[in-house]
Amino acid sequence: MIKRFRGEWVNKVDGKGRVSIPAPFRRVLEHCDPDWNENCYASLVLVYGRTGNGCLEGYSIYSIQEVDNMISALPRYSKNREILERLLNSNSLQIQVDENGRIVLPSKLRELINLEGEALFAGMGEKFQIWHPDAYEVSMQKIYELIKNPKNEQDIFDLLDSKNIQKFTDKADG
Amino acid sequence: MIKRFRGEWVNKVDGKGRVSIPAPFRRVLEHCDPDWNENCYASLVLVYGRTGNGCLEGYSIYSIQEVDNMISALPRYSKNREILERLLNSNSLQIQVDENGRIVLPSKLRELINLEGEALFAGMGEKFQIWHPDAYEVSMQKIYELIKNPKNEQDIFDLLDSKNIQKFTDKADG
DNA sequence: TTGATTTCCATAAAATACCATGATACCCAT
DNA sequence: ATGGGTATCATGGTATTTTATGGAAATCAA
Repeated sequence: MIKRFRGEWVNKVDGKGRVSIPAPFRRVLEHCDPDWNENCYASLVLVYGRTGNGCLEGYSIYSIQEVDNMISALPRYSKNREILERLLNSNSLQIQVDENGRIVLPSKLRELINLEGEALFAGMGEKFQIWHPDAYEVSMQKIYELIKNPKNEQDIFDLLDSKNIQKFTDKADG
Repeated sequence: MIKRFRGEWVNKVDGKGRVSIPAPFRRVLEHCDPDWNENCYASLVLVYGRTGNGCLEGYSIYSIQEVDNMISALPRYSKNREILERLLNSNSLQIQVDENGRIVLPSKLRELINLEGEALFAGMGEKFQIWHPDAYEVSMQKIYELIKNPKNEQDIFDLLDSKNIQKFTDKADG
């Protein structure tokens, strides 16, 4: 049972915007879609409200529900809630994988991240990202550059030590 | 009941990248995979995001879930969480042992650690590592060299004295 | 009609499942 | 302690399925 998006995959984007979802990602989407069964195809939600990063984000139905629930927990008419609704609800669409395992990326979304010819899919645990391959490479190099410094690497992986979680949370907030 | 990966093993890697998981490691993987039973084969997660070390890392499902849960506990859209997701989710693959006890190492992963012909498996307790045999030899020699100095050896094994654990943790942070 | 979108079909390549074998380790009765 | 039988292991080869991807037909909108 596969529950997290893992790995990096490059697939072709054709003139109509069709692109294959990597097969391992489809397994996650199927498993995390409460309405899925062997007779139909999995659904997912594409969020384009965070393209400041340079990428689109794909969520399983289960995963986007967790995000939606966190939004719903905010005061109903608060300014901040409406901003989050714009970025994560307005700027998103729910789509279904087709019989060949593909989706169609509307040209508007492709243009947002300068996608043409090829798309890189990066598993991010509870979601995945879609990048122009070159842009992804740049963002990955930044991370490798950062952790080349042993002190930084130690700090990052310290986050996975339960003794340090409180300390980190304080730091991130401060 | 075997819970920790132990020992060193060298197995052949064929042209397709197929390599046998050492049988004792399979017992650990089976025992630590919540979905495993006699009718199926164990799964594992290969992480290649820490290949600065020169090796791949194999985790049991139970063991990787501990890591994943700590990642998921971090603030959802925080910079640090996304870095960890890149290194441990994007740069990883979930795979299943086949009926002969083998896995396929994709060529991309083999190239990352210059694997060809033979792979060395080193048990590391809660995970195991896959090395080019020569590179492993070098890394092992460095350790032997370090502890040849009795002071270093003493410092290292002092870590296993519970009275010293706090002291060490402080040092690592400072 | 025309342009755009969606469904359906076809195919090559890649990934996976299946089968076979020699070698080694293990068990058990004598 | 010995030896024969059995199961397991590592490994090679082959067959089958899945995947990614291109193109054509069908549906829809204006």
